[in-house]
Amino acid sequence: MGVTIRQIAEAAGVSRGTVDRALNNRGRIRPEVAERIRKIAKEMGYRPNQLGRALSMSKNNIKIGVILQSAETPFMHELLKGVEAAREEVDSLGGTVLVYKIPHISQSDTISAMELMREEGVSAIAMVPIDEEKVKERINLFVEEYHIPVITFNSDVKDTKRLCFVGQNALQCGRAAAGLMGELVGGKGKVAVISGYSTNTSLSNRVLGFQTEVEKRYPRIQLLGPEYCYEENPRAEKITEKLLEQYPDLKGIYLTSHGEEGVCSAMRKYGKAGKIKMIANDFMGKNYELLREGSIHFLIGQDARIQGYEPVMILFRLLFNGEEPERELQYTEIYIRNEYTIPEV
Amino acid sequence: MGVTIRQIAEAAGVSRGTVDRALNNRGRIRPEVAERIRKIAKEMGYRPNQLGRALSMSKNNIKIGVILQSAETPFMHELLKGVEAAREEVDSLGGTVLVYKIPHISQSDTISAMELMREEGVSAIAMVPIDEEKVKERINLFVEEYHIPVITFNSDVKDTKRLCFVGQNALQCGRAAAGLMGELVGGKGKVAVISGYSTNTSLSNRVLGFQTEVEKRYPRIQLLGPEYCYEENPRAEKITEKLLEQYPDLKGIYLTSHGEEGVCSAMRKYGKAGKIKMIANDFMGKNYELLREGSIHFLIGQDARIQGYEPVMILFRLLFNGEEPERELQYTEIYIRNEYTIPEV
DNA sequence: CTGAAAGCGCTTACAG
DNA sequence: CTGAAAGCGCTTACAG
Repeated sequence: MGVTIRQIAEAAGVSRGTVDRALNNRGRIRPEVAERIRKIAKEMGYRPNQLGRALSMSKNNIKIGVILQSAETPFMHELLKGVEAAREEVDSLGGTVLVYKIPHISQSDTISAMELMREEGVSAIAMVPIDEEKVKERINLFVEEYHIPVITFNSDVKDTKRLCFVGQNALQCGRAAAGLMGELVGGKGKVAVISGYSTNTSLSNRVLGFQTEVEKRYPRIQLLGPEYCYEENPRAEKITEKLLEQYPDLKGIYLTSHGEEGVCSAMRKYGKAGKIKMIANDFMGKNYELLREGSIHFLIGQDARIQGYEPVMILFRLLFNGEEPERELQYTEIYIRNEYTIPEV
Repeated sequence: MGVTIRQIAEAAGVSRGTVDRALNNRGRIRPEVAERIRKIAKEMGYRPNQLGRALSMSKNNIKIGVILQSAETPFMHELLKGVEAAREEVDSLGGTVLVYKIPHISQSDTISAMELMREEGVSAIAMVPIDEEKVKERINLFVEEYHIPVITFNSDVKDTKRLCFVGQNALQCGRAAAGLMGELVGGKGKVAVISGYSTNTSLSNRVLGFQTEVEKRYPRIQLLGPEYCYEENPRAEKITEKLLEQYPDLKGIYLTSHGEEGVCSAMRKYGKAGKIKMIANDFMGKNYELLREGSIHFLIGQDARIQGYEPVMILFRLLFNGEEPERELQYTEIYIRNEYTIPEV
């Protein structure tokens, strides 16, 4: 139990309101008095009680908006749990979180979601953006004209006024895969890259990070691809079959995105499952299962929950305490898992 | 802004105190009334506001004690940051956290720390225990006689009445290392194990997990050791030199504990650094540096902060909300890191 | 068994 | 510029 505003008021011989004005620089107070009160507060080691503060400010009702893209995917589903956790916390501190889920990826839906949020009176927005000019402009409009701070998460848009980004460093993720693959195949042989979409920046960056690092560190590895499977298993299967036909001595496969079942069933068909070293991404779908049975050797992944939780809490801390985020790019942990580090539950 | 107790009181035509008694099963209320109020609350979607609750209960001042062993080590230093984070959070919710740091490992100091905590009136204790009969007895005494719940963290003591354990599954940690080593050396060749102390359960379990898994999964790997370096670099260096002399074809080294500098300088002396595959534990000391320069291939580690943070928060949730911990053994994430996944800062 | 009132620590109109 | 008072949502003696 610390020092309270009342104790300071008594010590200074003023009212509690006056102490409040002094300590929170609200003006309407004689500077000398303010100074004296601040000094006393400091001497007494005053630290404001967040509970009292939050409770009394809960009338103001801080409102935070969250906009998700591709809300139907397993990853976003997991991420949403993080958003929900943050929502409960914000809720219990007297705030509100509004979530808008866009099922697929749509520029117009994104913009109308932003407008909806504004009409609802949110004081800040955390969103998965789209890399389109109109969306970028709208973000800048919100930040500069409406003074509604915007945080991007999961994927980022460059050259906007967004406050910060929370998500994976995709380039580094590809590099980590390169380091693993290098060791797995003993630094030489043919290694194929299979990706999801050529248009997705995160995925292209994983590919790029992988390729450049392999070339740099393991010059005796021969890179094949990237081929694109559009995260569809049948396509991934066909691509893999073709690779296995064409390169019977294939040593490794790096899959940047989903399609793991297709790849593995092709490898199984050719008796190569477990023999060809395979690295895949994310802890969704059949990935853990395939890791357990030995078809996948390593999984690289991100903490989806944190990606949902942090952006909301960063905004809340900003609005509630005026705490600015520590850095502009908040890269989340890159997890490496083998079959022995699969979490329970 | 959710439904408040006042709104329920109005809807039910009773006082707020009565609603409180109904919703929190405090007795002194006619069962039918209680039932009716609970029903109304449910219909209205009532969720208690933690702020109001916490503020009004902050008179009671929940007090949690934390006892650390070997508080001078880098790991404990990091863990302490997690404790401090929890302390701030508990503090801002009206509670208090008392920390007692035991510099080395001492049975008598542990027991007197526990007694001190009790005199200070803590309502629960989170502690790094020692696996000694007297300490175990004292834990049981606290739980059963004094009704002070005890959580162990970082290391556990079996067969006590402690509420739960938060820390690493050391056996699994050794297995994860085995899986990595198997891939690194291509499933065959001589691999040495160097450990810290034969008397430390965590370390012995890492060794055991490593050995049994290697034997099972990679029968063509020939295991050497374990040798014990007492976490001292000179000893680790001598052990490694001897190994390199005796087994010029050594393929890998698994170091369960500190001594990394000694091992690496011996390897360097023999021109083997980076050639012999090395796996080490924990993200302390020179480990990241050696990972970057390529002498260490993988690091396996635990999140020290979480190990400090969680036990305190589990106790707080228990005392404040009556939330029981979800499970008895709360194993923390086993992190695998290569040079590409070293966190910034 | 139930209600009215005070209080937790802070903020915020409203007077003066 | 300053103070007195009400209020945030909950809990808790104290009466009855």
